Amino acid sequence: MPWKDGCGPPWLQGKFKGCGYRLTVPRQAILDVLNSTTEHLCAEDIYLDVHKVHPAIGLTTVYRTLELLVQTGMVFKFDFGDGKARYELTDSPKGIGHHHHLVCTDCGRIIDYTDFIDEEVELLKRTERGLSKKYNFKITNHLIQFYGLCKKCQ
Amino acid sequence: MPWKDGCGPPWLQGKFKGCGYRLTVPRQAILDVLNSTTEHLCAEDIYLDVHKVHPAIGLTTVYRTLELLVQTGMVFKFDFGDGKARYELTDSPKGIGHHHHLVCTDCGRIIDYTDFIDEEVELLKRTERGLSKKYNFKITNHLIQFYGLCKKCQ
DNA sequence: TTAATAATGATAATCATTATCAATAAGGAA
DNA sequence: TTCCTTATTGATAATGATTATCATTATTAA
Repeated sequence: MPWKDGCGPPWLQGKFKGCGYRLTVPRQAILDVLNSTTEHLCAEDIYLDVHKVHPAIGLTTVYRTLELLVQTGMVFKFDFGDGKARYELTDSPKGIGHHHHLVCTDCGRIIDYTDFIDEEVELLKRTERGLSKKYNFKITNHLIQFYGLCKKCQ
Repeated sequence: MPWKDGCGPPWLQGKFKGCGYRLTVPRQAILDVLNSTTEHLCAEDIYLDVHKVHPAIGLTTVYRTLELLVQTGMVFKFDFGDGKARYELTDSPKGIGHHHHLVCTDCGRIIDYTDFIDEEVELLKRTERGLSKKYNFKITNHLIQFYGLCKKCQ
C-alpha cells in the first residue's frame, strides 16, 4: 500500500487543503477502503466496509465524499451497465495501478487488464494532443473499455 | 441516410427474424429516430420523438426495444455521467459513422470526434487479439471516452 | 381459423442517487 | 483559550430513471 492506513498519502492533506476541503475521518476511512481493495466497489459496498469500523458514518456521506473525490480527480467513477456506479482510485496512465476493464455483457464479470498500456499511452498522447488543439478541449482523463463474452459465457 | 424511413435497413429484417424477433412498427419507429439524428438521445428523448408520429407507443416499449437493440448489438448504450443512459446506432470501427466522445466534466457537453480512428483501429486490433487470447474473452465492442474541460469551462 | 407465442402499454414498484435541514466539528482571529 | 465563520455530517424524505407485472393485442405457423 502506498501509504499508511488511516493517514492517507502525504500529498493528500495538501490536495484537500489546497482546495479548501478538510481531510476528515469519514473521508480518510473511505479512501482507506478504496486503497485496500482491487474490487470494483459501488457506493453501498464502500458504505458497508466503512461501517464495520465507523458505524456512525452514513451512506449520504459516502456518496458525498465519492463525488468530491471524483471532482478532485482522486477517484474515477465507472459504469459497467448494472445500474450502479463503481469507484476506483485514479492512477496516472503510466502509474503502477493503471488498468482497463473487460466487461462481460452476459454475466457482468469485470476483468482488469494492464496489457498494452505502453502502446495505449502512445496513442493517447497523440490523440490528446490533437484533440486538445482541434476542439480546444483540455483532457484530464480517459476511459477505455472492452465489451464481450467471458470464458464462461461464450 | 443508409435506408428509407420507416423501412429499416435490408439486413434488419434478417437480423430480427434470425433471432426470432419481429420488426414491428414501434421498433421501426425507434430505429428511425436513432437513424435520423446525431444527438445523444436518452430513452425519454426517443420516446418524445416517437410520440409525435405514433402517440400510442409508450415509454415502456421504448425501454424494452432499446434493451433489445443493445442486446443484438445494433445500438450502443452510453453513460455520460448524468444519470440517464444515451443510445446511438452502432457502427463498426471502420464504419463511416464510427466516432468517440469528449465529455466535459463541468457542463456535460459531448463532442463527437472521428479523428485518429485509423491509429485507434490499429491499437484495438492488436489489443483485442492479445486480450482475447490471454483472457479467453471474445470481444465484440469497445468504448473510448476522453474527459476534460471544454472551451467554455476551462 | 386456430392455437401458440411475441409484443405492447398502463400502472405500480424498485432502487440508486440527491436534496433538505438541523446539528456538529474544525480552523482562524482576537 | 473563546468566539465566529464555514465546512461537514447524518437522518430523512424526495427524486427520477429504469423494471416488473399483467391483462390485452398482434403476429406467425400449422
